[in-house]
Amino acid sequence: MPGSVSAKTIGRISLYRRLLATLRAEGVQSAFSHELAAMAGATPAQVRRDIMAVGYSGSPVRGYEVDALIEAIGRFLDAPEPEALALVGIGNLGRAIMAFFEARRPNLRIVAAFDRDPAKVGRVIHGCRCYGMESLEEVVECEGIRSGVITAPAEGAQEAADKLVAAGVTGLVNFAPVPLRLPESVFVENMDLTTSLEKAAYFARRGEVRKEVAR
Amino acid sequence: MPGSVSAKTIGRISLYRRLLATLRAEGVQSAFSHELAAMAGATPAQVRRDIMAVGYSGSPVRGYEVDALIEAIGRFLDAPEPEALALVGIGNLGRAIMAFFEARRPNLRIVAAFDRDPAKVGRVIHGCRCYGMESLEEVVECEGIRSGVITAPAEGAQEAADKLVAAGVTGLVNFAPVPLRLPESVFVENMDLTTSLEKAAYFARRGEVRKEVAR
DNA sequence: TAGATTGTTAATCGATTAACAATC
DNA sequence: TAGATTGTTAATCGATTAACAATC
Repeated sequence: MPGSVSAKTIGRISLYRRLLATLRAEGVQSAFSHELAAMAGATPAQVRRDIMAVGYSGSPVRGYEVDALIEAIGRFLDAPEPEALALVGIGNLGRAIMAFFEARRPNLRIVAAFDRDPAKVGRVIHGCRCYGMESLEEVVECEGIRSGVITAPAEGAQEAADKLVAAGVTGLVNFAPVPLRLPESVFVENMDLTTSLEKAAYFARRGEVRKEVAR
Repeated sequence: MPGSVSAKTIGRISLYRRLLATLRAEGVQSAFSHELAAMAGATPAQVRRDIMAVGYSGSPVRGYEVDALIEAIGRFLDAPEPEALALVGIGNLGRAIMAFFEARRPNLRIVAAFDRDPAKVGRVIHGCRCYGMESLEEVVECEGIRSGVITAPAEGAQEAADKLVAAGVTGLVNFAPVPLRLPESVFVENMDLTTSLEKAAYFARRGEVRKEVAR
């Protein structure tokens, strides 16, 4: 909302960067909007508009230079220095997410995990140190953490979010199956497993209904 | 697209049902649109429209009857009989999702998991039987599976999706960090961890910028 | 009845799509 | 130049919001 770029746009830009990285790995030096669009499941005009938003210009003949565009997206999307993230709720899902990010993005690292269970405190899981909830504010401030991931169960999610926000976090990814009530200045991306599966099942069923009707 | 109800609407309806279930557990018998709206992070008008979509009518005095609305949502959202789902990619994330759904929705069950690794075949993880990829088509058809979850790594995701679709699956939840190329008749819900964290980090950073500017 | 909420229509908003001159 | 793609503006589309008569 502040700088006029929507969350959807940011999502697509994040995707373009990864697609461009695979192109670069294949030795491709330039790409056209329709090529990126086909890979990203977007339209060429959308790609052009998104790339304009990151402040990069392509050429009518060569299209977009892969190397330079990746760099431009980095300048647009990344913080100047590597960014530290927190995770709250060291269950199965929390551990899976820590593992997923362990060796992935060098400029986006989950550095601290928190849990109510004292048995988990003090361990290092997937390169990430585990703390009790009472240390949250101190660790978040000390590490300069501004974003967090909530993998706590439904009952603990609101409390986890409140503590993170109180400590200064302004961006959250919420995997708990409950919506969070937070100030509008805090960005929340909801990743609701139950909803996503119910959606898929609903539309899968309708797909079949459609076929039957079409007969 | 077919029956005019958007995926967003389905997502909200799925959420209302869970909120209503907690209300029922607390002994609440009726709810107004503004109450549901406050809980779901939606507007009252949105709630009214969504509930109309499920074919239920409230009363101007009592609002919506919790029990009856839950039932109406079930008729709208659920298949007539319990629905079987498949999961492809038995890694950390796949196991976490199987655990999450093990005892949750009785009418939405992950009944079969698939993996390329022969070491995983034949086991039962979180109540879910594991098969090799070569058995996918047979098991999906035999179990009447119409929806699937992809937790395979990026390299294997497209192949997993293709095999599921070839076997008759028409609804997917994709956790792999690549977009899938599939026929338009197949519904895909993308749950991209990397994108979601990059979004949160981006807007968290912008939030701080805003504060600094406001000073 | 009076009052609050409902279903439903009209106005608004934002994003996507289509179109086109400018560019190499 | 001719041709394809770019940046950018206008038209379209869909969803959200506002408004309001109907209802209990």
